[in-house]
Amino acid sequence: MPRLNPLPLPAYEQVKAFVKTQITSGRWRPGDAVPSEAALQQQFGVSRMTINRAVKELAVEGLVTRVQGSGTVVAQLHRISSTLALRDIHEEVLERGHTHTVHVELLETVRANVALAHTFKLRLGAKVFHSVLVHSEDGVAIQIEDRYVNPAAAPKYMSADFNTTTPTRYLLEHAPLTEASYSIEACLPSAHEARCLGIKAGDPCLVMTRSTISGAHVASWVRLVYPGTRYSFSGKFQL
Amino acid sequence: MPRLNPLPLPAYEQVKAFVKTQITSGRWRPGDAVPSEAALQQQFGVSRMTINRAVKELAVEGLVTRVQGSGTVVAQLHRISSTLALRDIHEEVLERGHTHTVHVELLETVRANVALAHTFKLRLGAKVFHSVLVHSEDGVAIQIEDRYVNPAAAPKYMSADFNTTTPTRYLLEHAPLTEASYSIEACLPSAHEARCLGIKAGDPCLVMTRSTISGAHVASWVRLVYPGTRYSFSGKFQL
DNA sequence: CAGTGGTCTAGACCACCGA
DNA sequence: CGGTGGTCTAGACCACTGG
Repeated sequence: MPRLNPLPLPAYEQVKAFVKTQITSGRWRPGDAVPSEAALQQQFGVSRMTINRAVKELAVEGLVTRVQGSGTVVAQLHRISSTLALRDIHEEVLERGHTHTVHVELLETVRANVALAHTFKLRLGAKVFHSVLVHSEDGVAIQIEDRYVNPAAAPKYMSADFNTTTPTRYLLEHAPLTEASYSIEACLPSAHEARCLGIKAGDPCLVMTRSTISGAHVASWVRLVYPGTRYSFSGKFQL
Repeated sequence: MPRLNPLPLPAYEQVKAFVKTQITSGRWRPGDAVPSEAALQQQFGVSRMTINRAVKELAVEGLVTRVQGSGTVVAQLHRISSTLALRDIHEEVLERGHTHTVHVELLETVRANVALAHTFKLRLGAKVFHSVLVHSEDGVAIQIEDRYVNPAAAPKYMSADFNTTTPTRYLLEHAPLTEASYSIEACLPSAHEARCLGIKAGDPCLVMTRSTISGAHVASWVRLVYPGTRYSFSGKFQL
């Protein structure tokens, strides 16, 4: 077979690049049909598996929509999206080239009230671990981490040393994570939170609450409070 | 060849499910080696391409890390992540089963000041379109959309009817979107913003600023203000 | 060097869609 | 029915990693 690919770019990447260019340049508009795999196979002189891989990946990326038996079309709305990752704040700060310090405000075992019992699916009065930490970047407080942990998911949570490992890291390593849900809101800090973060009572805060599931257990529920004036979530969408 | 797959599940999905189970159950821990493709090929009695597809997809999903020449290992941190999509608020509200209404506050053509010229990479004093809309869900204001648009990307923006189509939708349809970056913060509303949203001056707001690129142009810059008490971004991570 | 994953082929059978 | 994509095979060559 003639190998038309002495280039550094794999054949399937060349096919992807071609299709992408047609779309981003506007030559193929949303709703337009993309050539069939057979047609692209002819055009590029590669096997169908290779074409299939290229177009399949574009479908995963959301650029095209494929329907078996019908064909491939350019996706209707370029519903561009980005990933919001569950990250360890320690790594995050280090990546910015800054220093990360922690102050452990509180570490206790409590009995589940109605709300806790409900979120963890435990009985009223069951033991639940509770930790409150303040994270600082270059000495400036940037996050309050108010966390409850299910003892069933991380029995030794209370004996962890949070000066050397963060709760996030500890849990990621000790409770295989399977699912999480989050919500981001804007709130005013409580008097205590304002004091911890060193901000005024009227300064708005970004609050992320997150609940993580590990196998059969609700492993942890956490409320992260960020000073709105010093922190933002940011990211990038890309085709 | 013996076909061991009369099940409805494709072979590669079965392989993925097997590996996933080992990881989520904790039998294979982060850092552990995943069996080589050759080993899995033996175990499942399928071709290497099929094994390769399964493991490759797991790598894309972030469950495992692959290094050519070295092997595959269970990913260090289960860096679970979710997608934050650029969505049309009209669709979003309708999906919740509510009604969406818009009030056009302002629609004008302005001359670029220093800041605008910089974000759009235009010369000082160049024409830029400006629109301010208030979006309501069941009659309650939930978003102020303060948007600037590059005429080069959407020349007819000013003649669009924003009572029948939203700026987001209009731009998605008229300016093939290639890239976007965003940032989410917590802020206090200006007096005018508070009045538009019907909230008090001290009520915190979620503010998303987003800039979108379409081909060679910076197409649009938008500031979305949400009342923090009535709106939150939420989502779900899943393995 | 042997073992790994990265890529590719030239077939094949199937389920599905639209005419 | 013919054309589409979904899946799969049994090979193959390569680049890279580690000892």
